[in-house]
Amino acid sequence: MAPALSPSTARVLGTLIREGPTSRMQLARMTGLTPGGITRAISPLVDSGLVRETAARPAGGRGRPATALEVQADRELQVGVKVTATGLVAVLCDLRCRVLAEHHEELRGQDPPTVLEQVAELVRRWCREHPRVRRAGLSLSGDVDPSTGQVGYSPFLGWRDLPVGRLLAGMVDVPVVVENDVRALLTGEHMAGTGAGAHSLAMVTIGAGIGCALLLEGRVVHGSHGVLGEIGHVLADSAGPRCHCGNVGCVEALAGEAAVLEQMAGRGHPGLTVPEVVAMARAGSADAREVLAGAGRAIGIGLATLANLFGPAVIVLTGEAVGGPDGDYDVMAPSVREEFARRAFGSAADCELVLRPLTFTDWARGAAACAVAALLTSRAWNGEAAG
Amino acid sequence: MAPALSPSTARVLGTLIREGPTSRMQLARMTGLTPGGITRAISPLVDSGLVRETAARPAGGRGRPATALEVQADRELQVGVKVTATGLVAVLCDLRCRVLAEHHEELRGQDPPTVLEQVAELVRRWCREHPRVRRAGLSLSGDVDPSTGQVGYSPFLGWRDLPVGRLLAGMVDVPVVVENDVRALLTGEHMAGTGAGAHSLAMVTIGAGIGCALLLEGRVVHGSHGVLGEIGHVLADSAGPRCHCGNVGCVEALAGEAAVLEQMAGRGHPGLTVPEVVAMARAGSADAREVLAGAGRAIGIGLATLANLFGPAVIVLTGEAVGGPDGDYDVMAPSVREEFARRAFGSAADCELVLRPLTFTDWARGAAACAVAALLTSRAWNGEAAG
DNA sequence: AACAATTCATTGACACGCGCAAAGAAATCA
DNA sequence: TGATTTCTTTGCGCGTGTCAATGAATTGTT
Repeated sequence: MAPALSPSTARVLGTLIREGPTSRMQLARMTGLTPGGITRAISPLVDSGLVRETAARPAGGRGRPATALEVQADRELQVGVKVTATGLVAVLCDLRCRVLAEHHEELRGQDPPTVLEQVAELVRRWCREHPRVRRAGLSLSGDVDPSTGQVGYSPFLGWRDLPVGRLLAGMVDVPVVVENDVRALLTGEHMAGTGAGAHSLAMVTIGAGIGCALLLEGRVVHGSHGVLGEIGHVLADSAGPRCHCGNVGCVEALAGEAAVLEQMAGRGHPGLTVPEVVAMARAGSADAREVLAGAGRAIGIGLATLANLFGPAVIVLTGEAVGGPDGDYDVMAPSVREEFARRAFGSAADCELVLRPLTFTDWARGAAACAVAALLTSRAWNGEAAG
Repeated sequence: MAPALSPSTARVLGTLIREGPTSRMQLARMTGLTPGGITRAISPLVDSGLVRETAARPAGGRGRPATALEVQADRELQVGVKVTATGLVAVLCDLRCRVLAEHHEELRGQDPPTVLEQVAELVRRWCREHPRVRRAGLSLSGDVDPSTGQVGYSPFLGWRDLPVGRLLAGMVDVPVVVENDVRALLTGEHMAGTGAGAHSLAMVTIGAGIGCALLLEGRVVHGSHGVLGEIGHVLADSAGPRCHCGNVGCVEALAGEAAVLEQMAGRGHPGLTVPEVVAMARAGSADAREVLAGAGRAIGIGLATLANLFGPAVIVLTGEAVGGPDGDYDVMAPSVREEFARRAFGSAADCELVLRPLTFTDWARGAAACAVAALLTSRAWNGEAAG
């Protein structure tokens, strides 16, 4: 494949991707390299046309004005695919992780060959239609080792100990990375989103389960036992209901999808879905509001715990019921924020809390972002040498 | 100072310090370097006498037997000093962080000049008596930035925004590092202790406050806002007592020193100290046992939360009341372990829990370990260039 | 208008760190 | 004694990045 970027080149390119147009001197300051090093580092990128100079900005001060460098993001494209229990979401992204095209489809089956063939067809088709596709990323929930592409266990699909990366790499013509879905979402956020380039960042997703991924000191962290960020089983209420994990009062038992629907059923509203509950709350239903507020408080405790233990600069919370930034769907948000502020200790409360609705596109974009990240960290592509 | 170790040399030396006598081939496997690289990396160390070959072991298999390399740990010594609210604890350590000498003294005052002069005198004296002292480490509780030696805020001493590293470096003849006390303890543990070389490791200290430090993917992590590991304010009991932080049911409000003594007072045993409570429990006092068991359960919840969120390989728990490894002081230990096992989710329960009594020596040794760690990471020594 | 001052950018020389691969060394086994 | 195996060293070379000197483009000054 591409002749593996040198450390400096990767650092500079990563900075350009995250920060947008930047002058050489700024890059030198940001990356800690010398100006000469910058020129050297970008020279292969400029030669290949991946990076170009934009018009020199007039500059206010004295001296020679700086000329900005900009990634020609559309020169190399990525396909990102997120696999859920029932379907695929795929996006075509440029290097700066902007979405150029989007595609949803149902799974034809859940067994690995069927799913992987379906993914491969999609990747191959986009590779044909867009010759600039260079990499692909695949994300799915469960225990994934991105360095080997091995899937340990994926509960939704029922897969176990499967070399997904190697298999898929053999079916398409571009290198492939496989990642856990929440970590992929986090990677996307860190590459191009609210938390772009943040020193530390946490991502929490509320859905059927509660997911969490962490980035510390610029790196996405992986737990020793494959378990990490099990925020769903943090204690939120000692007198709370029993959780499927056997304990009492877990965040998930109070705020998970099942918990919310169960509480609604207990109040005489059986057979709903989460979006319906949210709609009811917006329409003024006291039951729906109370249930979602209770869930929000539990989540707030979980987030505060996360903030107290990690001190991230930003926590991004996503989920169907979470609500948008400006009140459009703000059903849970106030109670989340209130409880978070109450239980965050000291300067952990300075942690920025970003709430946003969950879109399938973002999940898939995260997978594409992992492909870009793998390019920048010269991590192993599946099946290939460690480049 | 010493001409800064190359990355490989530092890696190899670090491995030798942590693992003890090791052959070149083993080192190559452990560090990922080639055998040739190992020979090159250690050659300056062998030349300087810091590393020596030990007698070749007979070796069971065929082929040329491996000759082990060993750090001559007593060739370079470190002074480690821990400052508490009322006193200093200092140790003299060798490169493998073995304690050669120990010293306690009272503080003559709490103002920075007095304390730093007292620390400097101690360091200077040991430098005179032992010409091989090469580095010094200082640890104190509070918000410390080890990269600059700046102390943001130290509640026990009442210091605020003080360039402790630079000041102390100007008073002694060896380079100095300053660290937060719990992170220093963790560093010591990772350098030479139960968690030596662990991929991920957490340290929790129970005392007047509850402290916590984390090591992930081989690196001690620092929070964005200086706050990290505030495990003391994790929710342990929704119906619990009010904590000084304003919340209800924090671990610290149930298991902190003040909380334990208060509960004992409430049961008609006022004016005790923690060691006295432990002694009472060992002597069979039901009150003491129940109070300590309750504290243990709260701590167990805190540790389980930590394990769920981080998935560390090992958690080390220390404190006066915690108890030793084999029941000598096992008062809290059973309830800690029981509650931990209950609330640790999935494979987070595989996390090894090490309980051990707290010794002042270990604190100071941690400070010395930070000095060794700084040597290995070629981090900036205070006041000096980033070497 | 010419020149200084300032800031940005490039270039060549240099060093060093490390992988690669071949050779050398020290043991066991036949 | 020689073949085999395993550990260790050495010579070679490339890639990478710093350093310092030079060049380029602008603003400010006399």
